Parts: sequence; C-alpha cells; structure tokens
Amino acid sequence: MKTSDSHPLIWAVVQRIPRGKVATYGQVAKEAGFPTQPRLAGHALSKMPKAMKLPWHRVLGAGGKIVFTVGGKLYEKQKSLLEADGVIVIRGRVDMAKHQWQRRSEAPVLD
DNA sequence: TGCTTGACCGACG
DNA sequence: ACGTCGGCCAAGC
Repeated sequence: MKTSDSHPLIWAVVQRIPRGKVATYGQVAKEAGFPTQPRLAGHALSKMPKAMKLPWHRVLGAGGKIVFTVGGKLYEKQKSLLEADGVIVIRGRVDMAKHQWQRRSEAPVLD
C-alpha cells in the first residue's frame, strides 16, 4: 500500500459515516488502512477538492474534540453542520459514547 | 537534500 | 483538566 495514494481511501471512509454519527481522525485513518497515521486523515481532508461533497464535519479529533481554533471560521462551520445532523456540541466537544460511528454492529465483549 | 509544518494521538506529570 | 513530549509522515519550501 502506497501512502501517497491514500487520499481516495480516506475520502471513501469519510463518505460512509452516516448522519448523526461521527468518527475520529485516528479511526478514519485506521479503517483506510493506515493505523499509525491519524495525521494522514487530516491531510487528506485538507487536500479535499472543494467540489467534492463529503461529510467532513463528522470527523473529529481524539475524544470527540473539534480540532480547529475556537471561534474560527471552520470551527463554527463544523459545529453548525454537526448540529444540523442532530449531534450536540458542548464546549467544542461531542459525546462520543453516544455518537461515535461503529462500522459494524458492535460485538460487545463480555468477559 | 534537509528542515518545517500540520484538519493527530496517546502517554505522562 | 491542562501542558509537554515523542512518534508519525506527506507536502511545501
């Protein structure tokens, strides 16, 4: 797997995050096949063509945190888009326990 | 070539 | 709940 061809893979993962759910950069990178490079996810999104329609706002930093500087343009944009999805944002954070996207039905490991 | 930057993360104090 | 640090690596200069 060439990391230089990663952008389309990252975008594909982001594309399948459903409305009302969110994922972290680390999670997206991992599912795209790059488990050790969360930054690659961020990089791919920063290079995303303007015309491309992706639910980029559903991608958050670790712990459900909006990574942009508070009050910034992108910050406000992401927050409003999330709220339009029905996701509650409090002090720049999302309740991951409630909204994190699970790719497949979770198989709770009962010990 | 080499150095810096960045839409990151986890561990640690 | 913060701040720091080391690891990660594509891009840009």
